[in-house]
Amino acid sequence: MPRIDDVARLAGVSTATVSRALRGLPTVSEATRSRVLEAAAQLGYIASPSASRLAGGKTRSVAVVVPRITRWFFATVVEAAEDAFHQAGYDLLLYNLGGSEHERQRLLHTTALYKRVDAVMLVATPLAADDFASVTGLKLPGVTVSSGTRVPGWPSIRIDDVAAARTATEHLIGLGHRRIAHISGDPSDELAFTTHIDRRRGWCQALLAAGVGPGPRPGGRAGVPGGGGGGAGGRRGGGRGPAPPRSSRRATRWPWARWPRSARLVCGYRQTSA
Amino acid sequence: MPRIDDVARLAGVSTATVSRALRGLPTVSEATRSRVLEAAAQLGYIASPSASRLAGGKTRSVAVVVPRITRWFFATVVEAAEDAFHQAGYDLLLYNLGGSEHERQRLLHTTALYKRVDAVMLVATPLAADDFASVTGLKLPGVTVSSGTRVPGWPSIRIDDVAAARTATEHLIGLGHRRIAHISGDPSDELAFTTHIDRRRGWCQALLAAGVGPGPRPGGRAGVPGGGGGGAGGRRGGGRGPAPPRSSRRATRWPWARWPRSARLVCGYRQTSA
DNA sequence: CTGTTAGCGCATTCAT
DNA sequence: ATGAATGCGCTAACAG
Repeated sequence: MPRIDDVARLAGVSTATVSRALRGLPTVSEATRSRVLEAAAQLGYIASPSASRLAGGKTRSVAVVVPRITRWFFATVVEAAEDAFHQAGYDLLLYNLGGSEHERQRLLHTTALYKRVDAVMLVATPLAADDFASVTGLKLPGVTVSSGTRVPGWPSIRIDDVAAARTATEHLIGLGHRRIAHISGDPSDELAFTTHIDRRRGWCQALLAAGVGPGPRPGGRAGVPGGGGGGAGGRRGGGRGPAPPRSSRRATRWPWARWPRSARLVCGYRQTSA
Repeated sequence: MPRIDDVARLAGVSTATVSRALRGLPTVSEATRSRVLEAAAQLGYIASPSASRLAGGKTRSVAVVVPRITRWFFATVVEAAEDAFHQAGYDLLLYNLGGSEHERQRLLHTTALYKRVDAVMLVATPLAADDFASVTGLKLPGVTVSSGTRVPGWPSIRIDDVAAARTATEHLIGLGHRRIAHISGDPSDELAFTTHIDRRRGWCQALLAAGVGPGPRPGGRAGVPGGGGGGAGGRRGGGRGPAPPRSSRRATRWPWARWPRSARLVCGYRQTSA
C-alpha cells in the first residue's frame, strides 16, 4: 500500500499538507485539497490507523462494555451505538462480560483499556468500590447507560424505573383494577442493580397515591392471586379500556403460573417504603 | 504512564530485552525475564498498542461482521467469538450491517478494514460479486460463519440446513404425522441466502423418503391446513411420543394464524427438487 | 496557507 | 542471550 509521501509526491506537496488535507483541517486551500484528494484516490491511499494513532495520540475508538450481548436490550443499545460511532469514524471495541466475574476483573482491573480507546461506554455495568477506582483511574471520558453506579464527570443515561412502574400501575388502576401484583427478583439483592427496587417503589407509590390497599400477603411465593375479588369490582375513572378480568379457573393458566422459582411474587408493600 | 525504556532502566537491560521478555519470546533467560516482569509490574507498565502495532505490523484485533447484532443467533455467535478472541489477546471490532446496504458498501468497498485488523469474521454476510472482490482484495485471513458465499482460502462454518430440516421432518413422521407443512420465506428470493431453500429441500427429502405425499396445495398462502384429517390418523413406528393432534376448531388459534403476510406457507413440493 | 523538523513508543534487524 | 541502531507511518510544533 502507498504511504503518505507517495501521495505527497504525486500531489506535489509536503506530507504535512497531505495529512491536513485528508483530515479536513481548515488550514488548506481548496485547490491544494482537491489535488491531494485526487492523488490519494488515484493511489488508493488510506492512512495507517496504527501510525496516526501513535503520532496523534488518539485512537478514534471506543470500548463498549455490556453484561451480555445476547440480551435484547443490550444488543439494541450496542446496535445504536455502533451506528453512531462508525458514522463518526470511530471503531467500536466490544467487551462482553458474559456474566463472568473473571472477565470483569480482567477488563476493569488490568489496564486492558489503556491507550486502546479514547472513551468508554458502560452498559448496565455496576461498579463495586475497587472497580470504580480502576475505571476512574483510566482518566478517560465515558458514559454509563442503565448502570446503577455513577462515575463522576460521566454522563449517565438511564430509565426512570420508579416513574415507569408508577405509570404502569396507574394505568391498571385507571382501568379499574384494584388487586395489582408486582413480581420481581429478590428485593434484598441489591448488588448496585436497582431496577427491581425502583420498580417496586414506583408500584408502591401509585398504589398509595390511589389509596389502594392494603396489599395481599407480603413476600409470598410466585403464584396467582386468589379468587373472590371482594370490593375490587368497582370501575373508576372515565370508563376507558375494558373491564378488569373476572377471577375464574382460567386464572391458573396465566403465564406466570409456569415461571421459574427464581421469580418471586412480591405482593404487599410497606407503608414506609414510599 | 511509563514507557519501555523506564522498564529497561529499572531492570538494568535494554529495551529490546524488555520487549522480548514481556512478549514471552524464548530468547530470554529466565533470570532476566523475571527481573523485567517485576520491573514492569512495579511501574505498572503496559505496552502502547498503537506503538507496537506500528512497529510490529500486527494489530492483534479482528473484525467481526454481523447483519444485525440484535438477532439472537448473531449475538450468540459474537458472544462466543468475543470470549475466544479476548482470551487470545485480540481486540474485537464489531461491525453491524444493520440491514443498511449503505453501511455494507462502506465497510466492504472502502478499505475500512485496511491495516485495522489481522483477520475478518463474516457472520451470515452473503457477498455479491463486487463485495467478493473487495474482501479478497484485503488479502487478510478470515472465516465465514453461516454465510452463503465462500471465500477461497477461508474456512467456512455453517449449519447443514438440509440435514436439519430432514431430521425435524423425520421426527414428525416418526411421531405418526402425515400432513407436514413447511413455512418459509419466499423460495424464489435467493440472494445468496440459501437457508430457506436448503430447509425446504431437507423437508422434501424426508417426505419423499417416507413415501408421504403428495403434498397439499403448492404455493398456498399462510394459513392453517384444513380439517378432516383423512388417512393421516395412522400411527407408525414404535409408539413413541404422543398421538398427532386431531384437527378441530382450535386449530384456528395456532400461532401462525397471526403471522405476517411475508411468511408464506410453502406446502407441496416438486418431485424433481429432491 | 505550506514546508521542515521532530518525535510518538515500540519491534526488529544486525551485531556481539 | 543480549544490546545498539534503525524504522514502522504519521501528526504536531514551529517556522516561514
